[in-house]
Formats: sequence, structure tokens, C-alpha cells
Amino acid sequence: MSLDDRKLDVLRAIVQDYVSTQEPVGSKALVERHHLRVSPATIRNDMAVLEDEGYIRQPHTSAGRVPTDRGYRLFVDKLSRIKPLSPAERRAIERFLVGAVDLDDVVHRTVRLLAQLTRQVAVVQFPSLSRSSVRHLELVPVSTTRIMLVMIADTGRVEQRLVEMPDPVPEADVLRLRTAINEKLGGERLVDTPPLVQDLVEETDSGLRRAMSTLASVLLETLVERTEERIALAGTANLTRGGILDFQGSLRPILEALEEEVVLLKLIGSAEQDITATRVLIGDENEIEHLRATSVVSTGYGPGSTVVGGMGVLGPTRMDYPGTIATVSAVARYVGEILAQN
Amino acid sequence: MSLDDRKLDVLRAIVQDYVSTQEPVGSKALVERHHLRVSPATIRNDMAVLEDEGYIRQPHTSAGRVPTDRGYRLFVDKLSRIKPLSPAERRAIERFLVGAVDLDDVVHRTVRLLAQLTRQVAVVQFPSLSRSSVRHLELVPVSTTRIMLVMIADTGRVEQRLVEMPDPVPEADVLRLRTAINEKLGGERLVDTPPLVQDLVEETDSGLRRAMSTLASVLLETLVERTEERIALAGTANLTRGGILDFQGSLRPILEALEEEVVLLKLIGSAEQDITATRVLIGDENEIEHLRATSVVSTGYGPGSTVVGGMGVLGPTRMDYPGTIATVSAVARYVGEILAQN
DNA sequence: GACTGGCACTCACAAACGCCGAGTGCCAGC
DNA sequence: GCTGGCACTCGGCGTTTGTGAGTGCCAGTC
Repeated sequence: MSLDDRKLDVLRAIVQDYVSTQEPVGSKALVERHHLRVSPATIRNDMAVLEDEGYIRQPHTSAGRVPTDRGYRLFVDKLSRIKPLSPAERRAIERFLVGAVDLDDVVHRTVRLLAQLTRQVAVVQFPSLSRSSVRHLELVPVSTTRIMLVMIADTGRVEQRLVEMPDPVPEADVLRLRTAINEKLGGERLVDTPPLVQDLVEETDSGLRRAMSTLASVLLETLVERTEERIALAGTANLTRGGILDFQGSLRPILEALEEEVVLLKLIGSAEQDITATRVLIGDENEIEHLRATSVVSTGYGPGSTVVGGMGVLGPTRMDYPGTIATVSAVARYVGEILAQN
Repeated sequence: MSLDDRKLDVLRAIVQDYVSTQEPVGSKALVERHHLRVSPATIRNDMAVLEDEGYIRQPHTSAGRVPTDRGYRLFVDKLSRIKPLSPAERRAIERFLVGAVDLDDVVHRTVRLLAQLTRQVAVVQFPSLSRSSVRHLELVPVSTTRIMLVMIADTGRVEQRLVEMPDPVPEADVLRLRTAINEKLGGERLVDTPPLVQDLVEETDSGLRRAMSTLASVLLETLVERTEERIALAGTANLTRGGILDFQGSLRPILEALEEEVVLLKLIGSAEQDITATRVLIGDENEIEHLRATSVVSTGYGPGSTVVGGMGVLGPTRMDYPGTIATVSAVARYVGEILAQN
């Protein structure tokens, strides 16, 4: 049985009312607050159907209705238009992000901004190494047998690693090594580097071979294996808004999940995301057990149209989806522009 | 009126019982659980005195007694011996910290370890720049007018900053600048560098003067003004143990305070701390309004006997002080050793 | 003077109860 | 297909009542 227009209107109204009042909404209140031109009894019939179809449910007999995860899903997909941002919000975004001094700062400001605007928990992934390319590699002799390897990515991210060399390496050789490495790897995308690193060792003359191969193994680790993905988090205090009414009684599992970087990465990890798309995960659509009571709105971001990381917010399933989606994608767009300006 | 030995025993017993049961403790239960060789009535008299003196209080008439912040303070100062760590805990610490690959890793492992062992919120300050010294400064030409300034501290911490030069700087000059900078600043403690940076500009010949002075201003910023202090946090989920019984009903203010790095730094900031001392802040001794319902156990850490940062845990005033103090100082000691090995 | 047993008193907490009203489902009629 | 009417359900709330842990005080004993 498909739902006619009025039933969809009813669902939309229920979602909107419930999101703003946080209380089960009844048939009478609905006709009053929305100008549905029918009587409560009619609405009740519609609601019965919507309930059969699994879009809404009653917390208990003789209570109003509450949207189910499925109901929110339909609402998000079909029944809502993305809210345009208010001028105040636009200004807030600009003010907040202008004046960031470096990459870390951009990320930290962004995550706070998101948390503040959406009044939810915000998560921002640092620009991923694996998706960026090498701008420069530097070797800094620290002692005769120790070299600090510093990699600078085009996103501005810097990784460093101390390398213990098998033999003392004179300064002149360090320069040669550096030149060779930069010529080979400079400008390359990190994902493409492993074979190049191999070549590098093979192309090195025997005098430097040992040193280069030591460096190479650390390079591989730094560039690929340890593409450690950092995450910034803000707004956890927002979880306590609305009492513990949301989240079926316990913040515990949510706080726990939020401490697992791996979990967060999975959530907002932007692996196969189109940069223009904003993804919404509602309640039990979420793969992470502990976060079944929450919804996540996330998107990828990056300079131009390449995605270098993800960001998003997490909150109760009962959230203002249109507003949140608008905010998340606007912020991502601004951050992308900032990254593009380098 | 001073408290005789038995009254102190009573206070100690009350603290211990309350910490483990989390329930107001009455006179009868007290004589049963501890072999005080007197009757409940006697204990009641003692308790009345302890209450007059402000060490304990009754949540309501006809309830047992609960320690006050003042009571905990006396307990910590006079009535408890630091618990030796269990072998299991020692092993846990070693296992956890061995195998850290770099400084960030050490800090992250440490904070998780602390949270896990104490079952509280743990906070670790990254080794502070201001307390460390310059191991090496590197200039990396990124384009003709852009130079990446990388500073490596002796704690292994790395700071980088992109500098926009007023004029193109040829590679050879970059080398000269680098050499000059390193000769002047290498090995110096960061706090001592500002006057040296001044000298540096003055000693530079006129051809490079402009470039050097640009670098100098950024250097000053990086080395001193922006001695940005990072912080790692873990175990926030532990706040929810014991219901919201602790923390007088709301996690909100605590979560908020924990998001303010500045606040955390103030808490565990190790400014004038002796490395061997472990500091305990109980309840309202805490300067931060929002954390009046919590206690903080903190200490400084660093290689050898210099303090390069602070670490600590935060929990309900009703916490196991002897155990927590022991854990925090043990972990700090281990971390210090690791840093010393560099 | 220090300790104890006894006793009356207090009060939080839990269970039981009744009431109210929002909200429902169903049905007969338009 | 919509509506008004009606009987019914049940969660929430305020009241009442009982229970028991715990207290303060006092008179008596060592």
C-alpha cells in the first residue's frame, strides 16, 4: 500500500513536531499546529496506516506517535528540503575560520564551529595522508647516525620520524640522499609512492645503498602503513542536552564509542564519498552497535573536488536533519576553499 | 578541640567504606566492618564531633555520614598510606608503554593507560615546548618565496610553520640562513631564545637581513608566543560509572570543562611542580567553578628530573585516593624513563 | 570521665492508591 | 472518504501509608 500525499504530510508534521518538542505528538495537536484541513479522527486513521508501515510508533498505548528510524529515513529522503543557512550562520562560519594559522588550527576551529552551530557532537578527520601528495621530504641530521625524516604533504600536514642509521652518514651524503628522494617522490600522491620507493633503493649507487634502504623502510612505514588518521572531536557536552531522554538512558556506550578513533573514522571516513554528497545514517542503520541510538550526518571535504578527509556530527536520532545537513555541507565547503587557497 | 586517635580511625573508616560502597555509612555498619572495639553509640558520639569539625556530614537527618571535602583532605594528608601497585598493574604499565613509536604515541598510550588503570578521566599534557630546548631548526624551501620552518625539540616534539618571504631566496642563501640560525639557537632552552633571535637579525649581513628578520618574527611566534600546549584526554566514559550519583546530577559542566584545553592545562599544568610531588585537589579546592564536584590527582613528568609536562586524572571526590595517587605517580615515572631514553 | 544500652524520634524511600486527561480505536452517519 | 461521538486505556502525578536505617539523648555502669 502506498502512501498518499496527506499521509506523507502527516509524517512530515510528526517529525517536525517531535523534533522540536521532544514529546510524542497526538492527532489533535497535529491538526492545530499544521493547517491540515481534516479532522483529528482522519489523522488518526492515517497514523494507524503509518504505524502499520513502520514509519511511526507509539511509546505506549494512549500516547502520541513518535517517528521510527524508518520514518526519519523517509523524511530525510523525500519529505524535507535542505534549509538555507541564515546570514548569521554564514557570518559565524567565516568569522570562525578566517585567521586560522595552520592546518591543525583549521581543523580545531572547524570542529568547534560545527559543534557550536549544530549543537551536537562534531567530528573532523585531519586531512588524510593517503589522499594527499608529497610536497617535500627533508632529512635533518640529528647526530651522525640519526636522521630526522620530515615529510610535508600538500595539505600542509607534516609527519616526522627519527631514523637510526646503520652507519654514520656524512653531511654531504645526507644532501645527496635528500635530493634523490625528493626528485623521485616530490609531487607524487602518497598512495603511488611504494613502488617508487623500491626504485629509489635500486637506483642508488652502492656506497649509499645501505643508508637508502634503511630510509626506504621507514619511508614506507611513514607514508603508507602508518597513515595514522587523526581525529578532532568537540561538543560532547551537547550529548547531555535534553536530559538523558535521548539515548535510551545511558551516555556510556556513546562516550566509549567516541573515544575509539577507529570507530569515528569508520563513521565519517570518507573512503568512497563524492565530495558533494552528504551522508545521513539514522539510528540502527549505523553499523556501530553502541551508536544505534544516534544519527550521523557526514560529508567529505577537500581542496577543489578531491576528498582528503571527512567531517560530520553525531546526535540523537531526533535531530533537525535539514538544518544539520545544511550546516555540515556548508562548513565542509568553506573548509575546502581554505585548503584550496593553501 | 583536637581529634584523638579513635576519631581519626572513624574518619578513615568512613572514607574507606563510602568510597567503596558509595552509600552513607552509619554507626552500626562501621563497628561491624572495622574492628573498632567500641559500641555504635560511642561511634555516634565521635561522629557528632567529626561533623561539628566539618569532616563529615549527613545528606539528611537519619542517614549515615558522608565525608566532606575537608574530610577527604585530612584523609589524604594524614590518614592514608600510598598503596603499592600490584604486580599486575606494573606489568600493565610496562606492556602498555613499551613499543611506542614516537612522542605522540607515547602520550596517547599513556593517557589511555591512566584512564584504564584508574577508571577515571585521564589527562596528559604533551611535553611542553617552553620547557624543552632546540635540537635542530630546519628551513625547507617550498617555492622561491616560501619556506617551511621546522623546529625539532629535544623531547622529540616537532613544530612547523610556513613562512611567506618578502623576496625570492636562492637555495644557497637558505643554507646560510639555516646554518646561522642553528649555530645561534641549537641546544638552547626555548625560554632563552628570544634575545638570541634578536642578536641573530643584527648579526646578519645586509644582503640577508630582510629575509632573516622575516624568519625571526615567525621564529619568535613559534618558539614563544605560540607555545601552544596540546593535551590528550581519555576515559570520559568513566564519568558515567556510578550513575549520575556523583557530580550532583549533571555531567554537563564537567564535559564542558574538559573541552577547554586552557582549563585542563591550568589543572595539570606543571608550572612550579616538583617532579616527585603528586598534587591532589579535592572538590571545592578546585579553582575551576565547573569542577567543584570533582577531584584531580596530578603530577609532573619528564626525562630525569626536569618537568616537561603534567599528567593526571579527574574523578568524583569520592575516589580511591591512595590507589589513584600511586598509579599516577608510577605512570609518570615510567614515562619519564622512556623520555630519558629518547 | 569514658563507654554503653535503651528509647523515642526523624525522615528518605518504596509501595499502594486514585484520579486526571491526553490520546486512541471503532463505529455509525453524513 | 471524512467526521463526530464515545468508550476505553494507561502513563504520570500527587497523596497516603508503612518500614527501617540511622540518629540524638539520657541515665546507668565501669
